[in-house]
Amino acid sequence: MAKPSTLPTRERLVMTAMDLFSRKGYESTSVADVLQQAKVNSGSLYHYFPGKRELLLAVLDAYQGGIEPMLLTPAWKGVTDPIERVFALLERYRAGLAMTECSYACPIGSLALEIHEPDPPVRKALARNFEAWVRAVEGCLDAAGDRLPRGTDRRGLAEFVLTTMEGAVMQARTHRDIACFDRSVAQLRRYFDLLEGRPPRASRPPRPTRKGARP
Amino acid sequence: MAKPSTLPTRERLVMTAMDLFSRKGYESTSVADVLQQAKVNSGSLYHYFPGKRELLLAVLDAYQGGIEPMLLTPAWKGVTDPIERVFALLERYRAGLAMTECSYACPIGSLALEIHEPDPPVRKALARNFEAWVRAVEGCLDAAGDRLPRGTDRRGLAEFVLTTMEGAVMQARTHRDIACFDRSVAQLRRYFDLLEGRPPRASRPPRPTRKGARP
DNA sequence: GTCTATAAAAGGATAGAC
DNA sequence: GTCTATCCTTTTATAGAC
Repeated sequence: MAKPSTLPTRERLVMTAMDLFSRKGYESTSVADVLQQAKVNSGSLYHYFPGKRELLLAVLDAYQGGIEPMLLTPAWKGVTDPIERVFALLERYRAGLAMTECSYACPIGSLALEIHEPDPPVRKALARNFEAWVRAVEGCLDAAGDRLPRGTDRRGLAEFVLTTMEGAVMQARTHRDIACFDRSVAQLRRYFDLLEGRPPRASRPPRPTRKGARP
Repeated sequence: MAKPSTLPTRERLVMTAMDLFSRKGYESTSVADVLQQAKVNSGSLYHYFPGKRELLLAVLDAYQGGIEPMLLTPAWKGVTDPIERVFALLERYRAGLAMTECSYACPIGSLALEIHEPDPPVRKALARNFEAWVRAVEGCLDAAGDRLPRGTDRRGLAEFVLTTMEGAVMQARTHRDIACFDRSVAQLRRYFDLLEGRPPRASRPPRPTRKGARP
């Protein structure tokens, strides 16, 4: 996530906007904020982009392009089991929460709920991001072969993994409690175990963790 | 959701803000928007609230107070089976999507991701909303008694229902396709069925529905 | 409690020299 | 492609009469 000032202007703008949109939200980030942090002048930004909205589109494209190299590749390093890969992916989001005292949110999910204008190009760019993510998970499920019951709706199950990630991040962020994230992921795990016909794991309910729990 | 102009000023402001914040988002709604739609003058709003943020707090309190009478009571009318009640609740959100061509979003979830300032009072008001919702579902799970396996983490499972709702609404909204919502809910249903030890339902994957499918 | 008018700042975007 | 200066609109909030 380093964004050395040595990057070409346009990319510096996009990187900076990614950072600010994800930390402050789209509406709450002013063009001036982006300009200042990217150390770029107004004229340059408007040379590359007609306006803030098109900068957003570039940001969404950048996220999509980053899924493989920035998310999947590191998440799956050393993980070969296809179902473990699903949970390794979720683990990356957990790390995002852990590193930020649970103020992290999935940037795509946040934008998906923040953007209220119809604006089909923006909406479609968001949808493409979700779709790429879901397809990656679907690939894992396909690779899991007959470990999942015959006739399993793999696409639906892959979407459900995204659903779980988004909902779990949302609650963990809202409660500022990573145990929320863990509990939802544990439920998803149980679901997978049941689908695979595995016996229950640790049967004890993850105890009602309170924020700074004792060490 | 009728908000007759006959309501007292303060409540008219809160109702109007609920509507606008949910349809346009918090940042994208200006105080002037609220004033205009509520037919209230600037001086009156600032008589009741120090500022927009406190109006938001009032809105969040109103949502919380509305959970029982506006959400649970209608959702559970004529539904007695505790687990069916869980899905009847989800059905209400589906209706929200269906009525709005999938532009609906859970107002609490949207605010939870849109608000990026730390602002603990706002965060806590959001958390209370989630908590009340989760507790209602947890009540259903408790009522389901031994239909769920011994040792089931009912709190975690109730949170997982919220996770599913939020994630499913987010995707349906983004793709403008209610089938997304249905697929995630179908996965949750399958999870419950497995927990209850029921045989699989309709084993056919809900086919990859495309928006306006043929009639 | 409500009204009108207005302040004061921040917002997105543009102009035109270099 | 980049720079500075600036325009115009919207925004939140206040003042003070009624």
